[in-house]
Amino acid sequence: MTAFEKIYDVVRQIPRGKVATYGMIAHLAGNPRWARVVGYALHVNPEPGVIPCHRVVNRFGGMAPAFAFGGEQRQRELLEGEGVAFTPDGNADLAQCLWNGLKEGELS
DNA sequence: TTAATGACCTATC
DNA sequence: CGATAGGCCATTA
Repeated sequence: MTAFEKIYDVVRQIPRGKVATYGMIAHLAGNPRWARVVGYALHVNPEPGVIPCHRVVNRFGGMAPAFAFGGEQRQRELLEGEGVAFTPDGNADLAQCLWNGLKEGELS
């Protein structure tokens, strides 16, 4: 079991209409310092379509435009299609769509 | 096994 | 306030 597997598992649990930050995923994966490793894991993205890379963003709600899966514009469309709100800055609205770390229905 | 890379984050000048 | 440098951890060659 590599760290990637844990990261993929966490990213896969991100509910539709929500977004998670690298730091958060790293924390949920088990290590708060895996922020870079998370980016690397998504970079290889061994299971496209299963791992929602577009739901993973940095703390600003955006990501590297040149290394994005299909372009920053593409990501915005995907997130909007899932119901994610966006800010005038062109980033995901972390204030409303930031994943709290719990799955839909895991609420007490 | 050693060295190099990386979709990050934080602190400092 | 804006930009730069460094540090962290795991994976790959």
